[in-house]
Amino acid sequence: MSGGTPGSTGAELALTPALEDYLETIFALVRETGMARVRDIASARGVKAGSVSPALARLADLGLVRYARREYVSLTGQGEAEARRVTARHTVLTHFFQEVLQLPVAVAERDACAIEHSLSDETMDRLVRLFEFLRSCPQGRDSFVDRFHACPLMQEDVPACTQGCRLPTGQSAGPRPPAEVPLTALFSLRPGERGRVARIDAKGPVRQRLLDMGILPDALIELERTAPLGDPIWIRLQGYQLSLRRTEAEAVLVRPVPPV
Amino acid sequence: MSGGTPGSTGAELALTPALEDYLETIFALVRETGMARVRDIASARGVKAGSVSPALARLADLGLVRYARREYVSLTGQGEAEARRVTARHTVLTHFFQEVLQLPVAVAERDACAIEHSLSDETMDRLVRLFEFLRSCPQGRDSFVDRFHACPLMQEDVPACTQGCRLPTGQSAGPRPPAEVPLTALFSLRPGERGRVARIDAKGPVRQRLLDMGILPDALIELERTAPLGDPIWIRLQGYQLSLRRTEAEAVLVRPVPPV
DNA sequence: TCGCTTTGTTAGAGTCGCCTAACAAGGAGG
DNA sequence: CCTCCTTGTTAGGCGACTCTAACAAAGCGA
Repeated sequence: MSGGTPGSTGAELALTPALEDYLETIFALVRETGMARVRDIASARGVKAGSVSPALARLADLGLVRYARREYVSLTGQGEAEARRVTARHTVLTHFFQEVLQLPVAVAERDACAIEHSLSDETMDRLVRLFEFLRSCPQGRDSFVDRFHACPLMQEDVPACTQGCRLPTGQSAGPRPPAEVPLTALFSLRPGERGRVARIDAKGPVRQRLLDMGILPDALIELERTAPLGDPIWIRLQGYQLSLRRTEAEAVLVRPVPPV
Repeated sequence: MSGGTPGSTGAELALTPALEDYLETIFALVRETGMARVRDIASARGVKAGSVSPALARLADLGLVRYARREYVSLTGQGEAEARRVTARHTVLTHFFQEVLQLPVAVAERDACAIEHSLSDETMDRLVRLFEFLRSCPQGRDSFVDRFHACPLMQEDVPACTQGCRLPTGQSAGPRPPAEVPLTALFSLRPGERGRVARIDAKGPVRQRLLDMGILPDALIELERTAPLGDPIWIRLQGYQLSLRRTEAEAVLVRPVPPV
């Protein structure tokens, strides 16, 4: 195996997501229990046994598994390499979701499974670089991940990170003055004025609704007009008009942008 | 529209990825060119016109588009909301790929399209928080993104970030001594010794191959044995045995782990 | 008015992945 | 030996998505 075509990343092999999942499952089963039977593969993947057989036949055709009918399944050298590749992607994504984004294991696993087959090599590579950075740079780990996690933005309930994150770590009053355009509520713009979204001070459904509407950091919003009592306000976003309730609009903090 | 069931994130609507793509495409077409015709939708999505008609019929059934045969297509209120939701996800992902991971536009777009339909709301929310952090915290932006990008790890050719990233920014000799286990080459472990992967000092195909094999940051590796001349070396990773060529093994830097 | 071009629709077929249900192959026990 | 149970295979279907190719509806020019 160590003598095969050097530099091949196995990219010429076009596996469907489902087949990659089967490989990954077999790899994990063999590692954990020593063997992979049709039954175990089916229950691990949450499908019926009847779906597994034809998939194994296809993998055998591709030379990735050894598949003697009615016997345990095992990976060929090429199959193991492919399985390792997929597993590596899964691992990277799971770690990113859990350690950087602080998502619960279940969500991290689910999302990793959902996207591990479709990301490009470049993207995976950059994600790995991010880890190398976070894990190997003493300043890195302590300055970014920890700071991000300590930032009020990550504590669901606390909406007060306007001037930068104060940290237990020293150097809080560094040589760098904030010197930024102050944040104002979207709500307090005048009709015709514009601003870029800087933060969304809401949680749960309201936050989700705002995000779903496309109110994302750095989005350019123009306030069109407000109703007499200021309750529904109309904004323009990406060329489209949108109406917001006051409670929603209050949660949106923007940096005013000078008119054209 | 602003009076409808409050707090609904539209989650009960089960759209297939393809249908979401159609919505997104229509939304963009209407925004950019003022109208959406079957032909334009087809070419924007890279499919034939014959595939578009039935999809539009299904979207019309769901009440998401107005679809008078042989006329321009337009989104209903609900359809526009849904389109905005999908577009928002696309935007967040594209920005993350471009601005944090520094991927070229084409790759960022491709990957965003590929995964925008499958990530959970929680994950998207955390990604947005990451942006809020990076954009709103003066220390944040300057300390993390810039430092990450300036880090030699991000410059393909420079493999020399062993002791932390030196930066043009001040505070390089901070109050925090590295005080870490020094990095050693995987190669210089003795048989039976173990280490955790800290960095991979390779680029291009070699790097990709190592990543594909599951040699990722933080992975636990045990060196099993080396060939007489030290050229192929055998390691154990995740319970599996693996053989590496010397040139590959030299690129892997680990932090030795005390034996059990 | 006739025909041509552009545009959109419909029908038929193919792929992929899953399901259910019927069937086959062994092992264990009476 | 026969039966029951577990396990795996095969066949037939279904839903989602796509394609091609034939067909229909307009607009446009001569």
